[in-house]
Amino acid sequence: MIREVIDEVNSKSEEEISKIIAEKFPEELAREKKLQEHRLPDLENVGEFVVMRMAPSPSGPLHIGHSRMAILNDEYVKRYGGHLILRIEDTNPKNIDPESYSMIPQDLKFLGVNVTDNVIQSDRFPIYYEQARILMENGHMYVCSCNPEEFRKLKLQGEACPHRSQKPDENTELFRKMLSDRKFATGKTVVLKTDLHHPNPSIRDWIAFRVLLQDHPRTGNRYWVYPTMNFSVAVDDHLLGLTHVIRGKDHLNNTDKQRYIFRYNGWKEPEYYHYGLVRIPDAMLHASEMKAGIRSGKYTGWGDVRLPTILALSRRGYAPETFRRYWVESGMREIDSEFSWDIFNSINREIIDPVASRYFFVPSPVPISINFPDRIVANILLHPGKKDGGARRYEFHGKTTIYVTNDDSRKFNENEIIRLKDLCNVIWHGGDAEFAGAENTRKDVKIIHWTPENSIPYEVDRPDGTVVKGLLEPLGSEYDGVAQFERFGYVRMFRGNGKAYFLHR
RNA sequence: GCUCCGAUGGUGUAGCCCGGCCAAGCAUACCGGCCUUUCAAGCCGGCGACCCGGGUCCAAAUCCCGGUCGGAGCACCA
Repeated sequence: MIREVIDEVNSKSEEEISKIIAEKFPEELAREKKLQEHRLPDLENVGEFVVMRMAPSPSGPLHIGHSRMAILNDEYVKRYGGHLILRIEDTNPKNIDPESYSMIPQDLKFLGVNVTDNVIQSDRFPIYYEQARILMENGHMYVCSCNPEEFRKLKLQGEACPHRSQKPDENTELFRKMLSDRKFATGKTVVLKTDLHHPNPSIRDWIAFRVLLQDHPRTGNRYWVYPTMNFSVAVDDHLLGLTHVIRGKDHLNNTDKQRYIFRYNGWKEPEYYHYGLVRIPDAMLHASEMKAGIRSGKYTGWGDVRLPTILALSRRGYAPETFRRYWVESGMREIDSEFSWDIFNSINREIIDPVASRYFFVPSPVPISINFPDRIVANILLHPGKKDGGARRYEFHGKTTIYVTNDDSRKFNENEIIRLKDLCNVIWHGGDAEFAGAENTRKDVKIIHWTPENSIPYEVDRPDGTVVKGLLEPLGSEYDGVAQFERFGYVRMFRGNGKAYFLHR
């Protein structure tokens, strides 16, 4: 019976089916097509609220890549309510730039990320030690004094190191001595027992604490037994009550490692999500490299417009909302992808265009002499979409000089009429511009922009490191904010400093 | 090599879990047109994709198997 109906339906053409539906089930057609919006998928197992975290290492300020994890976490906490913890992971003193402790919160603030709690791991050594003791007492950890090569070799072969069989009492005693005696501790590690036959060697008995004799910017020489990231992360994720963890898929293996600690302690695991890696073209993302460049004077600082830091990007005029929309649109799937400056810029343009004042900036200026027979006034809107939004006003009379770009001037043909935007027409004769009326009569002429005689020298720094020199119309000098230099692109101007940063076209 | 992921137009994505509203939507880029005293914005139109091969099924982008390609990890970094 069912079979017959199916066969019957399948035997009909699309049109026939549509017709039948239209006749018998009109309400089906009325159903609207799903509104296309970019919305992040819902999280699994959400209770009353969520607790999420961002866990950057303090090796420098945040850059465009970091903004993804910040936005994603923030979006979900905003959706479900709850806590968003900023946890600074500074358990490797070799990899710390002290400035980061204050720069990271500033970057997050700029991005509009609402941090509700702050945690710094270097405040929590006693907690990690205590958790280690518990695991040791339950036989899940041991103190190891193998040298690195030895330990590695055994691991690779899936064999136990001689210390693995130590009794819990021996381990806790050794650990106690490690904590109180630097010298004794040196060369020893604390290892978490996992599975010596785990197919992935890195997951077999992994190191949870190592001894580093280097001073820590925050704790000095008070501690020398440092937890590794996988240990402190697992402990903190539990103790801080994390319900959902979102991070890059480069942490996939780390998640497996951390799960052992949850299992041993009978802790409830958070829901894990791993988003794919993003390649960001034309961006130098390594904090150490940036830092070296700053030290050597190659870059002016973390806010150098050639860098992809949040600081630099904000100085160039990117809106916080741009980051948010871009990453929400990118979603949270595990596929790797390539960052698109085109799309990023287009989102930004949509946000800033309505509020960007227009100015004339003439790169590589060429002077042109014009004789105005009558007084003429240029009244140029600050924004073409806002008739009441104010205007720039310039007056001309008699013989005067104006400037146009070198590029434009080279394209003039003999006897051609050129429109100087919002000012007048000129006719090009033997290298001179002759006034040809102020009325806007012809539509099919070239329209170019210009600046008046008293324009000011001005520069635009581009993110590729090049500098464009030119002239800015005088009324632009006091502007502060994102502007559009007509026919040039959007820039971020700063009041009275004689230069702007290029944003995008 | 081993372990684990993944594969939709040039790019970013929606759809995949729960097969039929998908001859695949949106955005961006590009091309054309309109509008415009900016090469911006806006409006209209166009181009363009389910990695390959099998299987299951009345029906596969969606489920299964194999292949190919790509990525991540294989640290006393985070």
